[in-house]
Amino acid sequence: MMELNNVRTRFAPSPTGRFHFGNANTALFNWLIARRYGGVVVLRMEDTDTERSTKEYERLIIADLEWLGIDWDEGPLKGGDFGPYYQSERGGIYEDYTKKLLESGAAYKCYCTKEELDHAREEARSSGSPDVFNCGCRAMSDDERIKKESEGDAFSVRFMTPKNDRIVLNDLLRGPIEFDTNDIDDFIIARSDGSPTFLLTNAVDDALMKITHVVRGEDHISNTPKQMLVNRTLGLHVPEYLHTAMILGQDRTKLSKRHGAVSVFQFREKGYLPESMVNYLAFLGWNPKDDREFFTIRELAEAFSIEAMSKAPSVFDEARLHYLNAYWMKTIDRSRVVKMWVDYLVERGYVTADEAETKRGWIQRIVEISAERVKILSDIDEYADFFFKDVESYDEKGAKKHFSKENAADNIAMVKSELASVEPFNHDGIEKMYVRLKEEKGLGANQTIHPVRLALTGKTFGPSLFELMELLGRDVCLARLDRAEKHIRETSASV
RNA sequence: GCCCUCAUCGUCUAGUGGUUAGGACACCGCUCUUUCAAGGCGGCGGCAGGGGUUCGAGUCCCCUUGGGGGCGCCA
Repeated sequence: MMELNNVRTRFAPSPTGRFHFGNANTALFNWLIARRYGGVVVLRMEDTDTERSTKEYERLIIADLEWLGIDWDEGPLKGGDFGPYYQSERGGIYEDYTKKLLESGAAYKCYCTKEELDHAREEARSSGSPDVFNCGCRAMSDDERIKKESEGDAFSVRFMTPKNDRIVLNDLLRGPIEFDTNDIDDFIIARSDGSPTFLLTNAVDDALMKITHVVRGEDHISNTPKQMLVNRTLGLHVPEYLHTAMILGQDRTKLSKRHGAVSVFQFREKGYLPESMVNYLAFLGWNPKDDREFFTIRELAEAFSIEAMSKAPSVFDEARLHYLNAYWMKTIDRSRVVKMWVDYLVERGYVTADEAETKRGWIQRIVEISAERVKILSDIDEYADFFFKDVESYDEKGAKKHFSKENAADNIAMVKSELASVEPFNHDGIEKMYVRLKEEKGLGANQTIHPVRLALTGKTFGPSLFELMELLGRDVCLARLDRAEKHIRETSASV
């Protein structure tokens, strides 16, 4: 077992969109490493892109983290000794370091415009130039520089990447990864409006916030040598790095919006439990090396180890998430499930908020008999809608099978009249009635159960018919049977 | 084009030189059952290819192929 001491990890989302699966995956691994090895988690908002960052996204990202149960020890809402934890409030720090780099000659001003750069880049690539693109500003003479300066031309600041050097990233998961600095361009650390970029802020803050382990997606591997270079020339601490495997869509490309639902929120909306999400997310890039497949976040924190992480990217598979959700829906407190049902029913207009309150006991009983089938909240539409609204249509195949028999209408009429007088009108009473029907008239499920289920629910599947009748109540059952009987007589007459 | 990275069933994965290559999801049967679901039982299906190393390679090395990521005044 790898031994880590005084671990400080961080997650550093930029509030430019909703928290998606990839973010949640790396956030979880940061959390897991800190929790497993007795460390601290820092949350840092990387809101340097003023164009796209919003306070609203910040709020939503925090809400998603809280929902998932991923907490943090330092950062927004928590404070800490290494703040501020919003990069937008750390401008002075970045300015100082940029200045330092500029003064020491480790960075230089680039006067190229965006258009010039785009053009040059295009040319370089189409001509198949093997060298990384660098503009002429790196080699600009002092005279020229002074001239540009006096003209007041806008400039960005580029890091002067050393030539002919090698830089080795000792990835905690992947081992040494070697880079030739000739393959690294002179990246921009400050934009022409003076604002710092990720390559600088992220690296500097990790050092300043005393982050010991930077755990982030594989897509950052090529950024890491740049940031190591920045910190090294600045005399700042260089943390350990661990690059996690990416999550891919079904088409095996980086998970993005075009793959459909990718934000944590969207899955929450669909009715997935945070337990399932965390459980699933943890298994994308880690596994316990035994047959256990269900873990709470606490259990994960205990079982987790870096050695058991995998390097290969994995494809997101909702079927698996769905399966886990079925398990957690059965496993969590039933009262929580009832609460979720109530919220869902009200939200979808099945019941009003008042009804939900007064009929809570009744809803709870419906949950009890439907829980096995409702693997995800939205299954309510499929399995339990008939409790809350009238039957609008009958399943086509079911109707063909159960409503087209010769005595179908008569059988339904008979059950209807029996039901009118059965006492007590509950599961046991109805079951006794059915047993009697079978004994006295020899009528089985095909005559008296399946057609009745179809009449009452419109479906050929669902919970126990007797319990379902009890919960529907006598009046509703009689009315629906009556309607079905008429329906059958009408349709058979027209044939 | 250049750099980096990864590679066991369709998917998530176990495997650390000797296994009938194991599990889970999905799918398909059977079973249970008033239906469906759940459960139980079973089935389908995999080491990308080629060279080495070795008595012996899914496991080690090399090459090829394939996948992924990066090459922004996004993060």
